[in-house]
Amino acid sequence: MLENHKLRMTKQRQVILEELRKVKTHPTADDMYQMLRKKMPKISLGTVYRNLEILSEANIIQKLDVGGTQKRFDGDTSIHSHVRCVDCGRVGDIDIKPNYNIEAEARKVTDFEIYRHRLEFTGLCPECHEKNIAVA
Amino acid sequence: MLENHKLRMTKQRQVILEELRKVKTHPTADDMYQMLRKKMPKISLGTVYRNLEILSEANIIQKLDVGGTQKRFDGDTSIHSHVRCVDCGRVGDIDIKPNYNIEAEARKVTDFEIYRHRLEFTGLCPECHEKNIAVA
DNA sequence: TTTGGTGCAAAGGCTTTGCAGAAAG
DNA sequence: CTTTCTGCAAAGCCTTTGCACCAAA
Repeated sequence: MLENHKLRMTKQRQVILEELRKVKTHPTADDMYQMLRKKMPKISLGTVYRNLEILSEANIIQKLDVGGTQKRFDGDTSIHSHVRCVDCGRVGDIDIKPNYNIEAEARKVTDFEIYRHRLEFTGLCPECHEKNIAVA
Repeated sequence: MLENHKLRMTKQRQVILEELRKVKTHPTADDMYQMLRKKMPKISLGTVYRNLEILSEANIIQKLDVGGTQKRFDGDTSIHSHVRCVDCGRVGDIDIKPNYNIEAEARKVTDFEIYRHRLEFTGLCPECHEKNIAVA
C-alpha cells in the first residue's frame, strides 16, 4: 500500500528530512520530535513516526536497529557501521565498508540464502570514557 | 542488585534452561512461554521474562538483538553470528568467529573506545526460499 | 527460618492507528 | 476536487514490576 502512494512534500516531511540530515547523532523518533517541536510546535509524534517510516521505506533515510529498545534514524543512506555507547546509548558512525567475502564465508555454513550483512560495534563514547576515568 | 543475589535453582528456572538448550531455534520470550506451558501449565510469562533476563545477565544464556521487535534467546553462549529471515523472522546460526582485526580498523576511524563487535546477516530461510520459488 | 522466586495482574515504554479536518497537487 | 497528510488520542505490543504467597537452601 505504501508503495502505491504518491508522496507529497508537506511542510512536516520537509522539516523532518532537513533536520535529520543536519544532525550527525542518530536520533530516535522521540529525539526527533523534541528537536522538531522547537521549530514547528504543533507537529505531532505520530507524524514524526509516520514520516520516518515512510522515508526509510523509500530509502531516503535509514532506520537503524543498533540494540537498545528504540529504533534510530540516519540521514546518511550510505552503507556504514555504527558504535553504540554501552553507558549512554549514544550512537556514532564507523566508516567501514561492507566486506562481501564475509557473506561468502557465511554461505558455506548455512542453508539460508544470504542477502546482506551488518557490522555493529559497542564501546564507550568519549564523554563516558572521560567520566569513567574521573571516577577511577 | 541482581549481582548480589544468590541464584536458586527453582523448578521453573531449570525447565526454562533445559528447554532453551534443547532447541536450536532462537525463541522469543513468548515462544518460550508457549513451549514451557505444555510441560508446566502454571508457569507465568513474567517468570519466563525474569529468568531469561537473570540467566543472560549471568552469562548462562545469551540475549540476542537481531532486529525485529522482540528479543531472542540462545542457549549457546559461544560467540557466533546469526541470520534472520526477512520473510518469517526465523533466526539461524552462522558459525563465524569474531575477527578482532575489524576492531582495530574501527579504532582508526572513531573516537569511541571499542569494546566488541557483532556481525548479523539477513536473508531467506530455506522454507521461505522454497515458497518464493513456487510463486515465481 | 531466611531470602529469593512465583503467579497474577497492572503498569510502562515505544510505536502504530482510527478518525475528522487540513492541505498538497 | 481528490487524495494524501496531519494532529490528537486511543489502542497495541512487548516487557517490566508490585504484591502476597510459596519454596529453596
